[in-house]
Amino acid sequence: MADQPSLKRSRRGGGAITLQDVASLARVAPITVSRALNSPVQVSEAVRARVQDAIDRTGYVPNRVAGGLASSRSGLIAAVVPSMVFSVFNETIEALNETLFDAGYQFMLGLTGYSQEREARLLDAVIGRRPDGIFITGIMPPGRSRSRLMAAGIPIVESWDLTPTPMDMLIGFSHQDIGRAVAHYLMDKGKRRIAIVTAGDERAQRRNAAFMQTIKASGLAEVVVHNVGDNRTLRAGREALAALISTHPTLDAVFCSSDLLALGVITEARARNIAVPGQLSVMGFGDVPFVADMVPALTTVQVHGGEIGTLAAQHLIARLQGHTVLDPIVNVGFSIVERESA
Amino acid sequence: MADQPSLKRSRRGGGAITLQDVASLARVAPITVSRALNSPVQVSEAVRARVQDAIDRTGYVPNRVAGGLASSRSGLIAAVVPSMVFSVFNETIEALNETLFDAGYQFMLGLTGYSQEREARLLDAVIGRRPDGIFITGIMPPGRSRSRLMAAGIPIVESWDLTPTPMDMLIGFSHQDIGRAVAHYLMDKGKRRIAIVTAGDERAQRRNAAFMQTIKASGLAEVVVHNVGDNRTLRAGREALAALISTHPTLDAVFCSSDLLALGVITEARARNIAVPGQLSVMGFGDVPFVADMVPALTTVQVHGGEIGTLAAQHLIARLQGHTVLDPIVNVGFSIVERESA
DNA sequence: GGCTCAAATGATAGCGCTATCATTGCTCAC
DNA sequence: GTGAGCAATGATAGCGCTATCATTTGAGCC
Repeated sequence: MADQPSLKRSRRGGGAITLQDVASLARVAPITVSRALNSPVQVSEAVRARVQDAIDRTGYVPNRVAGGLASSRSGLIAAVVPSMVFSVFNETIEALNETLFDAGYQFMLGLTGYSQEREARLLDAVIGRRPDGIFITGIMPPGRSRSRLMAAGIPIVESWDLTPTPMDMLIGFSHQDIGRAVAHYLMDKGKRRIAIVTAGDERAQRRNAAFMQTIKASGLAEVVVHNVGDNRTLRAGREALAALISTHPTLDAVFCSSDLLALGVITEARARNIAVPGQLSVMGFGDVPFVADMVPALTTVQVHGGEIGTLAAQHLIARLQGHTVLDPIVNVGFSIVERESA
Repeated sequence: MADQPSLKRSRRGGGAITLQDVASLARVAPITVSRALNSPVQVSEAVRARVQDAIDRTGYVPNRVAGGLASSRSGLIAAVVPSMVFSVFNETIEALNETLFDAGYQFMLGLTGYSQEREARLLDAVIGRRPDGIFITGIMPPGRSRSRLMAAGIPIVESWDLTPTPMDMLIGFSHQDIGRAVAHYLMDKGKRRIAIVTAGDERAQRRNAAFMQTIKASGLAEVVVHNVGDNRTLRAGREALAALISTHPTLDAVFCSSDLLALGVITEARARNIAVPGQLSVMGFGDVPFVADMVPALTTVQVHGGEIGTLAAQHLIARLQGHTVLDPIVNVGFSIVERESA
């Protein structure tokens, strides 16, 4: 059906249909096809129809790589995330993707696996693609990566944290505030012998530090910390409680750095017939979708991941459309969702 | 520090450092810089050092968009996935990403949100980027999308399913076999009044059909089906059991289309003091990491998601390196992991 | 010394698109 | 009726890189 003009093809290229093919079939100049596609208002009804017809007959799909090179707009947005498996970031990524896709952008995913070295390599790979925007989970610490990123002159959104000096834009919340708020919440409930079960990442450490400081300032016993490192699993949560109980049998509350760890703690508590929240209060972090419906329902810190994604996308799009972003730093806050476990 | 040669820049381009800049600083031809970067063995030690020095001084990052256009190798692999939030696909994606990244490929993510219309638009966007390979969760049904994909001539891996007629390569397992195997497993345990709690997707329906047929063939009572549609949440699982129990109080087993639904069923059972597995056996699907450590530990169908990702990446890479892939269709199988819930 | 041959480097010409600057017709006011 | 002004289309020249072919250099050999 597609009776393509049999132009001779050069040695290179895959022999795919190009804009040039469509143009000759529609008997217009290539640039007119380009316009019919990218700014249809500039093209007359009649020509537009002829071009569309040629496109349909050839099955032409514009080559965005070539377009990107010519216009220096790649239409790609890069997202740099530590992990995807049971990650609290997934909602953010989905929201980000949704908003960006509807605006015509495509999504490039980079997984760092919580590793510094990998992150550095990843960033160079990302910059090399000349994305129109970059989304980063967390804040880029000073260093070579940060410098290169800023030198690249690409709009960037950092997220999930707060700092007065972001590279560019920032949508996040304060981990310190969370630590303090949870501490007060637990103390107000009358808890006195409190432990932390935490992963090793830096943001969690900042929540913990604020938490411990607040507890200490109130004259309570020192907070016991159990660090599971990179082992962010339910099993690690169970083992953590087992270890804590053996050394501190009178514990009455545990603050976990993730909902999954909290679930582990609750599971172990149940296995040992420790009543939650009767004997032991457990708090999580993240409010991933399903913890609301477990028994006992998890009391946790909700962090508005979807909102971060949507806002990040909107900021990026605004910037790409040449608007000035008036509020480059947004604090989306958090809330403590009181359910049953604490 | 970076004393760049002040070449005059044309009106276009971002004024970023180009390979040309590096070349003049290193006093070699541009093509030599390209070689120093892409096939260092072809360049003498001395020149390579001079080029490297120029790169360091300028902070040059190669423009992969331009490179991609010139070489018709974009270095991008697209992955098309329905969802990320608590998705059983995440392990596959991570494994895929890991293997590909190490081979120098970057990862482009497309989320379809289980929607046909979105998927079609997404695929055009994907093809337009001329990725070197495409990974698809599931099998592409015949239709416009499938035709365009095949016409694009890009290596493709379909996955998570089996068919004798994939577009190109396929790494998956048989949903029918799973349905049958689970039916036998449950019947062998002496279960007689069995229900299904399922999401609406087509693959789940195929597991269910085989499951029901097997049960029926054994002369047992008809299987009761509760369909939660797109509502793949723990809450939906709870509500499903509640609904099922009210109409079929003597149920003794439930097969769920996902681990999360199974968790919901177990949760509701506990809330109603129904013993699992004493009174009610519950089976999931997916074996997402944490269900092994819950109480009761979930008996479920394990599907080797990581293996699918790794194999898919290897097949793609082999193909891209010009090797012939000898086994374009791989059945990675599945296993029923017997734990406590059934 | 003259020759072969491989290794190292360079010149040239695109990849498929779009930015930019023409050009071509028109309409319309006066 | 003529020049201003605008809408529609086209010609040209790259975007920054690499494929391809060409040239230079020098080692090795008889």
